[in-house]
Amino acid sequence: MTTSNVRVRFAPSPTGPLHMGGVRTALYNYLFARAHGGKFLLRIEDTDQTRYVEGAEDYVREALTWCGIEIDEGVVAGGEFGPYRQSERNAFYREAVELLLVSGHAYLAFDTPEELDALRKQAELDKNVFQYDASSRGGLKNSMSLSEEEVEALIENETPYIVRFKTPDIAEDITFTDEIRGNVTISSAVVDDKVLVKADGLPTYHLANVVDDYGMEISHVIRGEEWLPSAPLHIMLYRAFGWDAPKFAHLSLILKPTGNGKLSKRDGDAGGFPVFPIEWKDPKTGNMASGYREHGYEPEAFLNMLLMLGWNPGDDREMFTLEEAAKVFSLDKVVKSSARFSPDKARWFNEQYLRQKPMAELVPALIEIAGLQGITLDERDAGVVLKLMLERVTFLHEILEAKWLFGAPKHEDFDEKMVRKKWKPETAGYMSDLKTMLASTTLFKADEIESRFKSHLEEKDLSFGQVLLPFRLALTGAGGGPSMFEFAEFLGLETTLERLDFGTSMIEKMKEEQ
RNA sequence: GGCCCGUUCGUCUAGGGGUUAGGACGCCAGGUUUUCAUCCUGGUAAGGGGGGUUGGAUUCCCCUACGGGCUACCA
Repeated sequence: MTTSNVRVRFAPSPTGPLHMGGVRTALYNYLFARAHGGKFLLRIEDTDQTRYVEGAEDYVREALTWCGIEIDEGVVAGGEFGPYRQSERNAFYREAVELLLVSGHAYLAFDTPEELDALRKQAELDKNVFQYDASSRGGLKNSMSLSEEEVEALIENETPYIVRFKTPDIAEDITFTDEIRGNVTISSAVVDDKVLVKADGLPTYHLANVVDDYGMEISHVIRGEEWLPSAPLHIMLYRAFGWDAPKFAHLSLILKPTGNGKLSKRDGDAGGFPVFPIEWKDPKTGNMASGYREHGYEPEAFLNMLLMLGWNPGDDREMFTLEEAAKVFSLDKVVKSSARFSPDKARWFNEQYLRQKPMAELVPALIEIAGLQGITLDERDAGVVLKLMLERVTFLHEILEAKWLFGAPKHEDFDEKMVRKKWKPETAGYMSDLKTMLASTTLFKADEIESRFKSHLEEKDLSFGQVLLPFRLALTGAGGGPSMFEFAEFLGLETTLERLDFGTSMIEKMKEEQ
């Protein structure tokens, strides 16, 4: 399928930052569109003005951009089916709801929220459930129960009213084929007379969603599982309008790494991992919520991790670029059950991507983040540091935590335990001999240092452990790290000797204190 | 409570009526390495329970348990 009429949409509500589950939904939509040569649209569902959050729409776009998910059509991108912000589409909804009113598929309701609330509470007390539907609407204040004159009078008095969908009086089974789950059947009896238009004149999700998906010629609705129970309502709406319904695919949710429930916006920072793609600052409270970008994740790694959380290619591959995934993505390989998010796996993906990145990208990236911490690196040094450190870190910024790379270790930087275990009374003497040997090295290159070091040990009849580890300790303060010969070359002869002196005396002092 | 969806190693998953139930993460062990990592090799570990259907079920059906979702003039 190269040219097709596949059109899918990601339709977030600008009520706050998008969390990783939302990004996954966007990703699957995007991949599905790409796999079928279709279009991926971004629609903003901002029909609830009370929940509108400043900056949320920009956040969504920035997050998608960071991930590399490109929007073919929608807000900002534009397109012939606009506008793509529901708050700007009210004329469409008014027109649509008129159709339903005329055909008797919808009616006006005058009950106040308080009245309905009271009914719900009472029903609960009676161990019942109140549902606004065929069984109850006759006894409530609406255009189905009231006479035409009464209704007109209420409207005349500017009594607030809403529009409700009229579910069938006689229950019928609504069956549809979910592209992921197969046939799903739900009785119309369990869907209530949903509100289509609120008292403020704006549509609810259900109406806007159906009208827009139809109007924007959406072919496949790929959305979260939380919409599965209202899918029959949507089907009934399409029928009431006389429109062909799109195909549906409901994605399972992402669960918390531990414990129960779906991953929520609050799980992140408490659990030590982000739930948001990029950092979010709440405009009201000023609270910050961390993002994968700021944690140092490569966008490719973050996205690959999300991709594999609920989809697989049918074989053992698990590393995919967006382009590769777009070639093989299909809904029938989407897993039905919910997946628990694993921070460990996310880290692993980052390591994989970091290690396969070209130096041409890593060098400037390291120089930039080093600069933010006041560390000046030139290209040569950045390259060497990367070579030394890349396979020892999960995130690029972790390289900067090895402060000994950029300056002599301070007192508090020394690994006390290592010093206690590996620095013997005779060690300072070995270091002094080592210094003499190093000072006489004509070509201060790793290979040269290494071979001279080895013959030096032979000469003195010493082991690697007796000399090399203390050497590392003196220069870095740490018990582990990259090749000391390469590191020494990186420092240069002069700095190496300085650090050796400095470290030796520092450690000797520490030993006295112990 | 009602309705809907789901259930394979600790986690993500493959497969699918006959398999030593495969891979990945994690963890453990060994090897490589001056150390720490990387890398390599190996190991650990799984179809909730009960009924059917079948010559044979992890795979198909039912029940149950458990998990998740929905049940607003929110999306």
